[in-house]
Amino acid sequence: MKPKDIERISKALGDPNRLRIIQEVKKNTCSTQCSHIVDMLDLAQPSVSHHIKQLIDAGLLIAQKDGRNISYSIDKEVLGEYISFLNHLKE
Amino acid sequence: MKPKDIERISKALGDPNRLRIIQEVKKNTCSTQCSHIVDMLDLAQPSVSHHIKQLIDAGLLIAQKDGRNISYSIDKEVLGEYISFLNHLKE
DNA sequence: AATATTTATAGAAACATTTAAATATATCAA
DNA sequence: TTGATATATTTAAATGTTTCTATAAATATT
Repeated sequence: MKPKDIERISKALGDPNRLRIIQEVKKNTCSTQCSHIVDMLDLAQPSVSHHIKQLIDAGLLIAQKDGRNISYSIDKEVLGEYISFLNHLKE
Repeated sequence: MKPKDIERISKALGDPNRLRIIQEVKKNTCSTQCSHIVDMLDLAQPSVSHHIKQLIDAGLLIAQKDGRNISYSIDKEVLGEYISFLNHLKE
């Protein structure tokens, strides 16, 4: 995992709305849809779409398309590599 | 650890210069000084001071004053709590 | 086919972050 | 005490992020 990846992931996690999104995705394993997140957050739909895109670009979320819906899940491998980097800093 | 703390730590880690700073502090355990970091990074001294402040405000770095020098070390407890939060997301 | 639903993109305004120059503060050394 | 060194603060410009409105694209429903 390159410094640029670490930076992108950290940045993705550095916003309260994106933190709520990723926590919601964790809660409803593999079944959280964009429309559900729009309801949850006090944000317009395009803003939510933009936040989700950043989480996906960082590699933290995986999107699975099903018709016109999209479900999201956490990429545990990417998250695990990020945690490894941090653990390395701690030793 | 509150959402705001997670956000602040993530933000602090979401910059290439601050990542280099924290990695340098990790390398030279407890002995990295500000002037050394100014030499290392291609940044003016006030910019480095500002970045270090953000790492300190996030709780990631501990500053220890010794005369006119300041040495930095990583707060492993804070880093550990941040890692715990991430591990919780992964399970 | 026409309409509704879900998500994405483009463009612009508001806001936040990064950076440097100038300056201040604190401490050391002569 | 004067001058040098290390770090911090202030201010302002440049840049980046967040958010919205408007609109587009893709898919479902009737």
